[in-house]
Amino acid sequence: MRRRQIAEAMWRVTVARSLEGTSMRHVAAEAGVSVGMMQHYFRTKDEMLLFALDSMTEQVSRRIGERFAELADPDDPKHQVRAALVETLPLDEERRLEAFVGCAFLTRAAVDTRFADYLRDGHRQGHAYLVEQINRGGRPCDAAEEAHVLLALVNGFTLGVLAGQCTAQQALAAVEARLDALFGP
Amino acid sequence: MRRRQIAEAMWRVTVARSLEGTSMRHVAAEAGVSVGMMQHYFRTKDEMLLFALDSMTEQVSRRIGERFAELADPDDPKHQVRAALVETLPLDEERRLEAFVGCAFLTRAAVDTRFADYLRDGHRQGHAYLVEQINRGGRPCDAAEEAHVLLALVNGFTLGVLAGQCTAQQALAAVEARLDALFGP
DNA sequence: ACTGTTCCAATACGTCTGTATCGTACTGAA
DNA sequence: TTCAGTACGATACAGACGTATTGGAACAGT
Repeated sequence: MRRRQIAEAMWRVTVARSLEGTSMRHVAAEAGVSVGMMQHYFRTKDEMLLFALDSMTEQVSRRIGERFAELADPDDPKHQVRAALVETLPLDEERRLEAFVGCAFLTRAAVDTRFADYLRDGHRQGHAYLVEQINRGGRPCDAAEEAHVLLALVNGFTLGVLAGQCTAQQALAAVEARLDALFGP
Repeated sequence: MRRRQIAEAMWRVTVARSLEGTSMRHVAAEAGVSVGMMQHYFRTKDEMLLFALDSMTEQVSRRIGERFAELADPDDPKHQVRAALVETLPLDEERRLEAFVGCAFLTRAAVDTRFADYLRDGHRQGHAYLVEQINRGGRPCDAAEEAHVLLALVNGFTLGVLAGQCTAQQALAAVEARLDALFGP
């Protein structure tokens, strides 16, 4: 699919030049296509950006589903949550790219309500899922608040790792420590 | 000071239009001055951006110092840390503006090493300060790791509040819960 | 009074942006 | 074979961008 090919080029350009440096011409050059072709598949730049974001969240959630299927006990809440959260941390080069693009869109969301709405939806779903799992297998606590803490922790550490302020291993250790506190060791 | 006046205009423009929308002409219009005058005080745009960032971090740390002076027990580590962290959360409109501008620069740092170096320095100082306070008044723990957790928590919740994913009160409650866990209630 | 410097406004220049437009292959149906 | 529609490439266009240039007040030093 051409749209997907363009979206992946957009990710790479965003990593190299950040969102503000991501122009139509740069994406087209990175994808090895003409600007005219991009206009054929995306009527406007925003349409392309939103597709690139959507395409990426889809890729991440598909991968999380794969991890779920690989679990020894697919119904264990702690291992499910662990698999889901770890899959979003920038632990290798591929996930680092995804995290970077995600952060770029997140800051964009602070200004542009269209992106904010999209990300808010995703956040809500993630939060609801975490609440469900915490209630199912966690120690007694305020599941809604703990879910927010988990998400903030993952986002904060992702940012920290990307900015070179701490290592991915530190992030992983902190998230796992929090999971131990929630679900038991 | 003219430079300060321009910097404050730059903050407002960044909040309204994000960093990519922050042009010389817009900042000049917001500050009520001519582009030529801005060029007189800042030879290039990057010079202006770096001054605006520096000026803002200075403002925040000055305000943190004021909070320290207002503490009943200025030497209590927990209340000091609490004051410092709370002062960076987007709890009111002024701090929301600062947090917003900080996030904008954070994405810039992903591409431009000058901004990355500046922010990394600030993070290192904040981390060192937290480690010191945790060691001084906290329960026995890995102070370095706990400091990273605190910073990630503040950053993650700041982002979440700005993107409309959770409320400032939730962020505050989570940070205070973490402080209770670290220092005792 | 002359001169140099600082402060600032106006404007011009070249580049980059998103997008509109035009032209041209190719495809499948009638 | 004709024709409509799709899938592009090439180019044009208007505007915004950062910055260089120019020129003129205001002021200081001599």
